[in-house]
Amino acid sequence: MQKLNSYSSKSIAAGFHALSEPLRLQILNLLRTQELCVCELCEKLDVPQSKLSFHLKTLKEVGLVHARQEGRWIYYGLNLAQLVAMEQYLAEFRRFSVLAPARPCDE
Amino acid sequence: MQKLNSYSSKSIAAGFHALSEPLRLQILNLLRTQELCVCELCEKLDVPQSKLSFHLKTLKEVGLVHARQEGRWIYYGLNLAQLVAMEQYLAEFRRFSVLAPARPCDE
DNA sequence: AATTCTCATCAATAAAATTTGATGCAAAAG
DNA sequence: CTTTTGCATCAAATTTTATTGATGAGAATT
Repeated sequence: MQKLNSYSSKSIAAGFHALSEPLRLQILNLLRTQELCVCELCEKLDVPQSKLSFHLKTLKEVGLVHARQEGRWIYYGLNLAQLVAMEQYLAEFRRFSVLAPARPCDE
Repeated sequence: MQKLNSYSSKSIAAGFHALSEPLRLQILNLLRTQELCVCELCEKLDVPQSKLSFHLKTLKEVGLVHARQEGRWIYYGLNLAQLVAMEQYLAEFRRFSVLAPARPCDE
């Protein structure tokens, strides 16, 4: 972990941003067991469709979900690989952390 | 993982939100090896002090860092426990995920 | 007690994200 | 080919976050 920012810290930050909304976490939660189409998510979450589309878009942009069209439905599903990548980022983050006592900063 | 929202999804989301800014990730990165006071962070990151205080505050509010006063300096340090908690959240998230094929949603 | 240093906080502004309702488009059904 | 369905996208309004420079408070130094 020489360089924690090998993924630009921007794209990592974007990933965490996608995880920073309760509704988006709920969406991911619902997708854990199976793919769902937008209309199903709408029902289960009881939110307007355009709102859902907005949040699905931000999840898709950072690769946390993927979309697959089938007939006139679009099924969304988790992208576990990306979820794991973010988990790994946090894991690496702490892996080489040392809780060194502070040196007085004026020396 | 019966209930992924046992921590209110709001506070989890707040944690991820704190991780969603490049500058805040840089701060955490610098704190990995040792505690640092604000003036040191200012120098290393080359940002105005009030800006830094703002971001340190958001990191502190979600428990990712702690602050410790010593004389007139305030040393900030990583809170590994919180970092681990967020990592665990992601780990749990995927642990019971099943990539089931979608059922047609109109049946 | 006056000055300096380190840092937090505030107010004003700017920028970014979210919500809402309307509109449009493509696939399927009639 | 017209209508319906499922969804994305857009524009406008709102809300949330971030930036900036100024001010203030506490600790140390003089």
